[in-house]
Amino acid sequence: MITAVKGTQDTLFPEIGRWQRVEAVAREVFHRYGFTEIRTPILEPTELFVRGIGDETDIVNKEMYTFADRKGRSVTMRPENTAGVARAFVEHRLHESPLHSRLFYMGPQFRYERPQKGRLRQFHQIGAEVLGDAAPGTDAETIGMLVEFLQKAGVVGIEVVLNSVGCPACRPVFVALLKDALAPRAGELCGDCRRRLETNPLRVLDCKVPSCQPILDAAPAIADHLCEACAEHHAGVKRILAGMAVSFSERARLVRGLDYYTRTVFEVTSSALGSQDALLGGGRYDGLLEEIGGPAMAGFGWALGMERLLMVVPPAPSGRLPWTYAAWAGEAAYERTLALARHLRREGHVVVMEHAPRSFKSSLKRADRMNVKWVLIVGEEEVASQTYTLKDLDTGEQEALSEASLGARLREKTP
RNA sequence: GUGAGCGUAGCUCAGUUGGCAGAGCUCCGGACUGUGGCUCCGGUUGUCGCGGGUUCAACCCCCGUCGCUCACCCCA
Repeated sequence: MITAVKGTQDTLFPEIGRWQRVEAVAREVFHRYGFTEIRTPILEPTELFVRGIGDETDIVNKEMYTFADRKGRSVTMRPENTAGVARAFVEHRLHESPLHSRLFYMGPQFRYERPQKGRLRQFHQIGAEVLGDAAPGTDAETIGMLVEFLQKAGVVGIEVVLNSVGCPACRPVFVALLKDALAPRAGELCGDCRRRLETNPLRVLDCKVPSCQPILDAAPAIADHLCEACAEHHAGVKRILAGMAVSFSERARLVRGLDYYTRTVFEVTSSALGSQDALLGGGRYDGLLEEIGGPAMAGFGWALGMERLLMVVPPAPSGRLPWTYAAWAGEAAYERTLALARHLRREGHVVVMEHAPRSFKSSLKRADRMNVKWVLIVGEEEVASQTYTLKDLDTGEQEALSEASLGARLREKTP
């Protein structure tokens, strides 16, 4: 048997309905904030991610779906979408178009990892990016939009955590300070931390090993060591968020895994998710556009994991589909049923019929299993009398209706 | 990449000390020849993940391998 590629999934009705509802809510909310949709290619030059995300990050080091095309060029299935959006922004000179400075996207992303709960090789993200506005209000408004979206999607029990990772001016100063502060107790840290202390000291703060916690809690907080401009920005973001009544908490040890972040970083987590509890992450990336050959323009954005979001969105309501199954028996009835179905569909109703002959018993059984609400029964008697039997599968009640009155009756009965 | 737990019918699973592969649900048919669900009766369904080994005999023990799941790492 041929099976789906490891870490990929098929999404079927009715589960697909939950995706479509979430996507519709996202489009509606983002639209009201003046965001327009962008669809970038799944395949991008590998170089884009190496330069954008950073060649020292885990994503680029070991998680990319990278291969050579037929001409030997290295291409990569996008592991995230911010770099692709930034590339498109630069390529199409969108910095000259104020209309295109607020963009959102939704689509599949790929990372070559061992799948587990809440983590797939093909996963899906919804994200938003604001390009070219460096002011703290951008961070706050975009987070506010996100929270509005999550609330409308029905998500409960989430927490927004916020931090600042500084900029190229103040971060190296803090990193040196952090290394000095941790050095005396380095022997007490776990092996990973001792290694990261050399390769990427900021990531030490993110360690989850219990024995490391007291040491890291005592370490200096980057928010206390920002340069004047970064400190002012950070204070501005918090002030405006508070003014918008968006609740958040600060987490001094929040850092993120992509190199392009500057200043604001944030996450939304949910305790309902299990081990992979990050529902969403984002932040400011003021150096990214320039890094990939564009203008020196600011950027801010976030991306949420669709599969993880769906784990905390209430399930779809159960109950019968407001559809009609047209059951028929006999040649004359078949012709009549085709016409009735056409008529009802033109009036906006969902009508499904099957074309191979079967008994009414079998038809009723299939309609029941299909979970539809109504069955339209068309047999010899109905053809002769020109009145058709409409059966409600919830109540079992039947009524005789003319072709002209069927559509209106269905509309009345639709919940 | 590392570790652990699982792979038996379409689904959920049982399978004794190594001795004829099972149950429930589903599906198909009938009771009810034009009516689903509930009930009753009957029936279909297997590469026991795959390959090798041990044995008179392997779903069961051993080795390898693939897949799924969870966790680590990291992240959405």
